[in-house]
Amino acid sequence: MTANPLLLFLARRDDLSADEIALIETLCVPRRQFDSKSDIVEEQSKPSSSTVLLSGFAARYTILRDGRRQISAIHVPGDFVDLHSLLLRHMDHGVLALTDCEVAIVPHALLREITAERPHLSRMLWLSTVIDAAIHRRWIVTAGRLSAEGQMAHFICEMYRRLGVVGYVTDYSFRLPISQIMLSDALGLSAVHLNRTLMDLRRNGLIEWRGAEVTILDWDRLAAVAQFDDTYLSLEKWAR
Amino acid sequence: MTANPLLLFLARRDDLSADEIALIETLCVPRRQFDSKSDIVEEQSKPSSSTVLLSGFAARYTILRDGRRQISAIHVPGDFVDLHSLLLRHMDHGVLALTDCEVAIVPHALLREITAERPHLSRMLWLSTVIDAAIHRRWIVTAGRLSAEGQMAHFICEMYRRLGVVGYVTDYSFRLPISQIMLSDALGLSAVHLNRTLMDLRRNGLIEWRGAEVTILDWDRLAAVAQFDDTYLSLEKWAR
DNA sequence: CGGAGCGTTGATAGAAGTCAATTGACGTGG
DNA sequence: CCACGTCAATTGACTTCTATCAACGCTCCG
Repeated sequence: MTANPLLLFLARRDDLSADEIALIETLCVPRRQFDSKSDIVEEQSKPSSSTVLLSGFAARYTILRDGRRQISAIHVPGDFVDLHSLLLRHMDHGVLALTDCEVAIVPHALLREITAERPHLSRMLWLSTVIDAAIHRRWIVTAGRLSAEGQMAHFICEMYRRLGVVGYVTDYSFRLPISQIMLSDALGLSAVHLNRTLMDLRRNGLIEWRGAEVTILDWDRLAAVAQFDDTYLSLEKWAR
Repeated sequence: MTANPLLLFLARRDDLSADEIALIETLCVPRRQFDSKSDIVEEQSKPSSSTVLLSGFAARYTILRDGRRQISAIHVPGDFVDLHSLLLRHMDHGVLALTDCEVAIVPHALLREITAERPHLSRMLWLSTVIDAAIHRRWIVTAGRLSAEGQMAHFICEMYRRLGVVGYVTDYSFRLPISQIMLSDALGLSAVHLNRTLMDLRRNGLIEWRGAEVTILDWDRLAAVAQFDDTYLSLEKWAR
């Protein structure tokens, strides 16, 4: 069995005790599969458990009354996708499987116990929601102030870093099985314009993207277009 | 002295014990004033305390390398503005006073003690960061999929609700001392376009906005333009 | 074989940005 | 007391970016 990606996500940010590691492994035992395009969590539901994404890609989305859709987060293996439902209960958005996914189901009762008995581990879980929020802020910045090209470049840089943490990157290549329609909903662009933007990035020799396989050909220029700075991902390890 | 707005913010979401109330009051004793337009927290700094906004308005902002600015959050009294720095340390954005502000300074050491000894209060603090994140997500949705008019309307609806929680709303009126330049940086629009959008909302009889005084003239139509739904603010009270 | 879904391209419309200038309120210094 | 500078709000003219509508090719799969 490969390493638990949630462990990789957390251990990248702080050391975990043997106890904590064992407990997280236990949390991740009850598992469930979701098919591509199925709902992992439904909008308006009140889940009594949270889900850890172990393999595959997922997205949080909101459907507006006029039918438009906006994706507010893309999740990769190791993400504690809807941990916040422990505290919010009422889901203000849905979670969609972008590919076939394997997730762990962690009952809220169990998470509550952790908050009562394991301060450090609780902070690490809190951390994961706080990193989510930092990513959200970054998306607000890129959506508000970057061109479509900048936004697209930023998204690729972010995925490169986040997937790197959980071991899904080789050199400058990684799988990103997300359709252009989903991407356009994530970046708040039309599908047509997103496609043209992507073509530009390719024509300019910044990336290659064939099927689901992305290769960053020129990191420096891509990061420059994106004005990318990974501080917000909080990738350093220290006692949290 | 008026009620502590942080207490109002939290007590709206769950009952607090007398102990917890007393502790929060204690946290809010060390105070500091900031002048309008001064930095409450600097970008790239590593604070060893977090700040609660007790009066005034503040904004989290990012300056891009090309000089553009994007505001990723507006804070009102009762907001635990940079609580996340407890876990992230490295600030990926700055916090700016939009008006004269009074804040409480809460040392991280003290917050850590709370996470070790007071599970329920810890969850309430965690909650405040998680509501922040929900607001971020909503901003992503409005920025991505609403027109300038929809975005502006949504922002006003949100402020109405959030200010209502801490007692800053009378009927459909409230003070919103935020310049159009700041507003445009928050919504990711140009100042000129924001002004025109605002004029439209006024012309259509949805709002009145004179000086810093905002009045919602037609909540139903405003909320319809904004496609507003306050679920994301998690305003119900239950045992968290 | 024939959809269905996705990616791609062209043409056109519409939304928002940029540049420039004006107004009014306010504070300060001569 | 008035001239002047500053800052926020406002408006006009023009440009640029992005959305929309439409069509077509490709691949996969029943």
